[in-house]
Amino acid sequence: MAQTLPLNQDITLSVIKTACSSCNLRELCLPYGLNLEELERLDDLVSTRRRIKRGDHLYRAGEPFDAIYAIRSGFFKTDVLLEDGRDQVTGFQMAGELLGLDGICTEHHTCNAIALEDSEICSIPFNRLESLSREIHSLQHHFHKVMSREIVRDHGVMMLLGTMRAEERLAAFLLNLSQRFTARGFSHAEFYLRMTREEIGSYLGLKLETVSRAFSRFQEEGYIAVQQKHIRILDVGGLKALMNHRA
Amino acid sequence: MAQTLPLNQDITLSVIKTACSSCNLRELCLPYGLNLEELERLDDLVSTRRRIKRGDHLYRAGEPFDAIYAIRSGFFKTDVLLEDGRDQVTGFQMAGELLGLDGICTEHHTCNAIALEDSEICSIPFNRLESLSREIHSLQHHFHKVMSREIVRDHGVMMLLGTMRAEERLAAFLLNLSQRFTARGFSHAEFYLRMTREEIGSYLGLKLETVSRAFSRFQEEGYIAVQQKHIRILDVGGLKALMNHRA
DNA sequence: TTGTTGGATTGATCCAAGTCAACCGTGAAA
DNA sequence: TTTCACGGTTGACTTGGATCAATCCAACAA
Repeated sequence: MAQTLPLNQDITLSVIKTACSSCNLRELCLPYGLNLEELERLDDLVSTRRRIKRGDHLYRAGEPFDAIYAIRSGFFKTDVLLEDGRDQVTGFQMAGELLGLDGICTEHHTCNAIALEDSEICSIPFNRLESLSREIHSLQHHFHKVMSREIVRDHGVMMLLGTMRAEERLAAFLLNLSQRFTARGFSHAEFYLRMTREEIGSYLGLKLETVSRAFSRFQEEGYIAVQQKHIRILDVGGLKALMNHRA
Repeated sequence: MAQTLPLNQDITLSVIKTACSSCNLRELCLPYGLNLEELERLDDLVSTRRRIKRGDHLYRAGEPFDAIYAIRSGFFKTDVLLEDGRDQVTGFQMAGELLGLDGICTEHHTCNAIALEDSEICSIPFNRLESLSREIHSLQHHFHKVMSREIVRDHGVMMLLGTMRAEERLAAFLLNLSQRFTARGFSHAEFYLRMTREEIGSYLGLKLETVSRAFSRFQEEGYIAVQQKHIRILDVGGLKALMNHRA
């Protein structure tokens, strides 16, 4: 079975026979807005599906780029590494989101993508995506929107890193996760974090101790209940208020 | 003349008759990699050119999006605004760079683009760009690269904001400007900053006083010579070293 | 020539977050 | 069952950059 094969670079011919046309993520993912016939053409293209085990790399910085990846299930982080050893998590990605867009410009991946839980991805050869999107207007347009959305998301993170204080950053982070879980039909108020305090800190430009203290503060204030990675949001309004007041 | 007309939203029929095919920025800008015939088709599309005076908006957050803009000459900043009044500069753009990519995903601009000096831009209607790039493969591919490059750039800024200390950020900023001026045929060692200390600070997640102090430090160390907005880089190596050492 | 104004510099002080360190809890391995 | 390891929490202390404030400087208008 796919899970037991040596992983990472090996293209494990997958037993998952899901197609875009029957995928329940199609409204979130690349197929958004396509009609049935177009969906089937996209299915042809997205032939390879692969399992990535928790902790394994989907790709590494520097590897040649030739496909983008849609997350079918699971949870990923991406990070960039500086020469001097410093690194930073640039994002957390969940089902229906795309990975690998950063590789287009240099034809090499510029970050690492690592599974934070056992995951399944759909591999989309980029040159074939380009040729199909020359034929299917709505696919082309949606792909542009997805890239643009990534740019806007990054601007949001820049804002967060540049102007917010520690507790605001964490509040923004939790609200963002909550909202994305909601969009996937999960509870908006209760979820498991897939990442460590250190990874959250890296993403938010904070040290893990600061993240931990902020969680404790939120709990004291009654905004959330934390038990390790299990989070329950008790007072969305409280978290939001925390972000908007220029304290 | 175009300069004296009321600005901003008015589409000032331009006297600039430059076409992509004769533009000396074509190797940096969208036309990169196109052959002559393709260039001419792009010319048709990029019909409107406009002057934007220093301090004026090219577009504002919230306005409907229908075109992207290539900077023909001049210098811009983009910034995003939070409800509570905080804002952050998300980038500085110079000749040959594109503005407006953030607007694709929502069909509304998500940031403000403001000229930092009198500038000229080429307006590229987005739906026509999409249809032309369905016909011209290399245009399509290059456009994807440009969007991807923007994502990678943003990751770099996230890195900077998340892991670097004040002086490292400023060093990185100066080196980046220097490198972009070089790519445009200007001196890598001597240039005028178009933005204030406050705008630099906003971009780098620092207060203007901190930026100013860092400039003074760099001068004391002999890395640069600063006089107001005029910068001379005296020791590139020194600046680079400053960035790489986990001090 | 003299204000005036906006940006830049510099100094003194403060505080949010980093650092260092001890300790706890949970789950896996022995 | 104990041990170990890793992630998380908490406390004490330090510090880099923010804040507050004075002053400087260049460009421009009166």
